[in-house]
Amino acid sequence: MLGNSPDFPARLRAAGLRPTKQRVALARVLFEAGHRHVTAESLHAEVKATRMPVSLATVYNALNQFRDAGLLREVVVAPGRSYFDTNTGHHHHFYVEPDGELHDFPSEKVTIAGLPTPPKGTRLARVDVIVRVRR
Amino acid sequence: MLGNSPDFPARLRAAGLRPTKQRVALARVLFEAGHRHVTAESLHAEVKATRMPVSLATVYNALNQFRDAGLLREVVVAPGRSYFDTNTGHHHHFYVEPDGELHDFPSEKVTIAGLPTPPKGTRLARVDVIVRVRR
DNA sequence: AAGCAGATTAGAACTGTTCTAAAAGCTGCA
DNA sequence: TGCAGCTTTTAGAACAGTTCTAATCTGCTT
Ligand SMILES: [Mn+2]
Ligand SMILES: [Mn+2]
Ligand SMILES: [Zn+2]
Ligand SMILES: [Zn+2]
Repeated sequence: MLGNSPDFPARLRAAGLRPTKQRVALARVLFEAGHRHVTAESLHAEVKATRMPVSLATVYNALNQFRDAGLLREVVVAPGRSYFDTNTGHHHHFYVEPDGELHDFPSEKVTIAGLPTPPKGTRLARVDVIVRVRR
Repeated sequence: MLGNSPDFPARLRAAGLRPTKQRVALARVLFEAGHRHVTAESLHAEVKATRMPVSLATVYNALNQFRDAGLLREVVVAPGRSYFDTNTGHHHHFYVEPDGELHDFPSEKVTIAGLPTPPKGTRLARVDVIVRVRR
């Protein structure tokens, strides 16, 4: 799969971003395993654990740049904290309320019928379905 | 409609909250017209415009208490800011991206079929559909 | 190797929200 | 009505997540 190539410098260049040490280390953590949902803090902790020095500001910069480049998608499910999602395809989320865990589910199996037409002067951007569950 | 009675002191008492001047003024602004979507800041500005002195802390306290009492529901659609919704029935939202406007649409017309079963050990709490639109 | 645009960084700043602790307001009862 | 005891309000401090600043550093081009 081309889009999943482990050549992170090349993927970053293709996205218009210089493959710096920090960005490559962040991309590795984000994209080398399966799909992930991270927060800035959790990603910062993970990358620091690989002994690559990265500041929190750089993590925020990179997350915003990766999102703007379409490598990540931002998910807002709870007040005060953004999640970043390495799964950029069509899908929806389970949100486990007390713990803050996010789990994907494919949008293929879900049918949403009867959505009203967008308000006058607007065009549809995306439909997010959040299934909130509790333990 | 009993639940829509304009006797705000009585409605607050029924919710287990003392009908103080501030809470009655907030309830009036929130509930006397049709359904509303407010932020703490917008509600604070509106109530102060009625010449009732209220601190922002009291607005936050009241919004959280009203929500806990089931008079309001909290809606999270954008990072860094909570909306409070006077419509506590089943419904979903249009979110107009650049301006931050929220509009209801009834859930009756929308059919969501094929939702996967919640992860092991969890029970369904609510399904939120957010239709994001742009100008 | 030099030059330069772009990236990183520590820390300050900012925004939305909650907390603290003191003052004020209600309520029930003498 | 007066008072006690609890609840509520409040200003401002504190806090959490995020962005900004401006100095330093790095990676790419020549
Ligand atoms: Mn952002
Ligand atoms: Mn809250
Ligand atoms: Zn996801
Ligand atoms: Zn609504």
